Amino acid sequence: MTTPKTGSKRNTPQKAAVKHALGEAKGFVSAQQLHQTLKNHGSTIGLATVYRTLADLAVAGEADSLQSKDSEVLYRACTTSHHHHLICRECGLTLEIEAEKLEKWADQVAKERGFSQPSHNIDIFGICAACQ
Amino acid sequence: MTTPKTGSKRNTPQKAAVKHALGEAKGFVSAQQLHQTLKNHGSTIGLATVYRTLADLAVAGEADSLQSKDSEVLYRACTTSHHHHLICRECGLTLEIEAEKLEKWADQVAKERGFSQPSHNIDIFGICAACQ
DNA sequence: GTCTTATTGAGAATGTTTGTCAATAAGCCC
DNA sequence: GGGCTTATTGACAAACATTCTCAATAAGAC
Ligand SMILES: [Zn+2]
Ligand SMILES: [Zn+2]
Ligand SMILES: [Zn+2]
Ligand SMILES: [Zn+2]
Repeated sequence: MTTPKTGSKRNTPQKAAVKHALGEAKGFVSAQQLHQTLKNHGSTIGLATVYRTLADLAVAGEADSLQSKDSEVLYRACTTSHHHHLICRECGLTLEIEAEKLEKWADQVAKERGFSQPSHNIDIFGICAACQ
Repeated sequence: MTTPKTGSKRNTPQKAAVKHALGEAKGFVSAQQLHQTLKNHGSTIGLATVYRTLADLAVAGEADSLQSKDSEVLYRACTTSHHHHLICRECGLTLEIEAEKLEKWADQVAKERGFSQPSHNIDIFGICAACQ
């Protein structure tokens, strides 16, 4: 039996471009927005590729994803592992929040009620100082 | 100046049907699901009407809404005012969670960072005892 | 360079949600 | 009860984000 060669990932300029553009963005951005930005910078990247790359980044833990009010998925480059966000409803400015107590509380609540494999969605919104 | 007659709401069998069907549902359901259920019970209600009624209920605070993973909005009948949910990823079973400390913590975090008009999204997911 | 095959991009297809608009019927006054 | 006003309805058509399809391309290995 030979070692299967399937499942390998390839490095392409498109993926690098998406990664870079996501890093430049200030807050959460949608795939459509990122695609526009890339095209404005001269890239000919396809929309589907942006979607695919962002989804991959989210799975790999290199990006955080979030559902906006108008039914679109927003992405943001993230370095640290597990954390939450404080997001400005006006300008999209995003601050990372860490709360060890909160994590424990959420898992605790799930266990108390007999739920296994706990996970949670926690986001805080508001209007940032600059946007008041 | 006469009392304006605009803006009044009318009670229709369709609204009552949606309200009732939402009350019967065990956990969170989508507008499409609810529409199917209603049709299965013999109703000829239109899909748009289900969407409109659910949106109204959510605004009026009579229903809680939530974004599912597959980009659809889920609704649930709710009685008490502000609370959060513990939701089974398998069967949709939903328990209501109250945590006064949590509310204060979220608002506190926002204020500390200079954010006004704080709000938050907090949901806990897991696999319920029956679904293990 | 050659070969294999993951990846790309253009467009079609999907699925949810919203808009349009003529027809209907709630609430109200008589 | 019989009419009037207009909010509401339902069938259908957009609008919208996202996924799928597939021939063409190019990354990585030898
Ligand atoms: Zn701001
Ligand atoms: Zn957490
Ligand atoms: Zn369950
Ligand atoms: Zn709360």
